[in-house]
Amino acid sequence: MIASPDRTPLPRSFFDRPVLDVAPDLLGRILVRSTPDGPIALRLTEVEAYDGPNDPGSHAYRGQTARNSVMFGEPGHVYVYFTYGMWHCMNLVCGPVGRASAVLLRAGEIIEGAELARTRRLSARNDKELAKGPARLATALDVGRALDGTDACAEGETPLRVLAGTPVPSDQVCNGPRTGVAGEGGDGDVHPWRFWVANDPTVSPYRAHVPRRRRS
DNA sequence: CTAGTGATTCCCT
DNA sequence: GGGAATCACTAGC
Repeated sequence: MIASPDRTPLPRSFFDRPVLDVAPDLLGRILVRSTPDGPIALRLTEVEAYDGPNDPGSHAYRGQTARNSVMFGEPGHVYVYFTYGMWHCMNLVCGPVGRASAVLLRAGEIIEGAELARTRRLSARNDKELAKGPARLATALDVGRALDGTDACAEGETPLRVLAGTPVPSDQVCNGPRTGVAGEGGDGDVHPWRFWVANDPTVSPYRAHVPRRRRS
């Protein structure tokens, strides 16, 4: 039989660890988004690690700016960025303070509040696609820049929280090159810092980085 | 199935 | 100025 998921909130100490320890440990955990219309709960199935100023793929690589300042703060807070002129993506900041490491939440399975997620993801052909991809995940959960800096480990009311859920055994955790990051997936010299649940239908397809040509 | 491209805005150089 | 941690849609095999 399957044990029911643990609804205990993850403490800040969970996030106050090296990002490469936290990222795979987040798979199977439950992200709860409290909206005025009700909660939306998502079981995490795919994440990516970004290791602060030492990582050319990280937004923190060139130091602290107005946009990325949350990454330099306390672990357990949410970093939300706006990208490609249209989309938002969300991360969870990891420890220690000042390292500016974070985990990008790339995909998950909606396990509660799917009817709310569907109203924001009208192009999804089925429920597996509701949060299949980082911008889709943020859209389904109604996460935008307004939630940048939210403390997911706060006491009491908070729009975002992470519950213990059911951790995925390490033999079911896959890893590989990160998606859409320049320099990754080419030949050998990569950061295999994308983690996902083996054979899970909500995991997004891998796409190598594509350099875009200039418009006329 | 894969490959190519337009959308659209913010941030940093 | 120009790229960006993406998505949706199209064409073609």
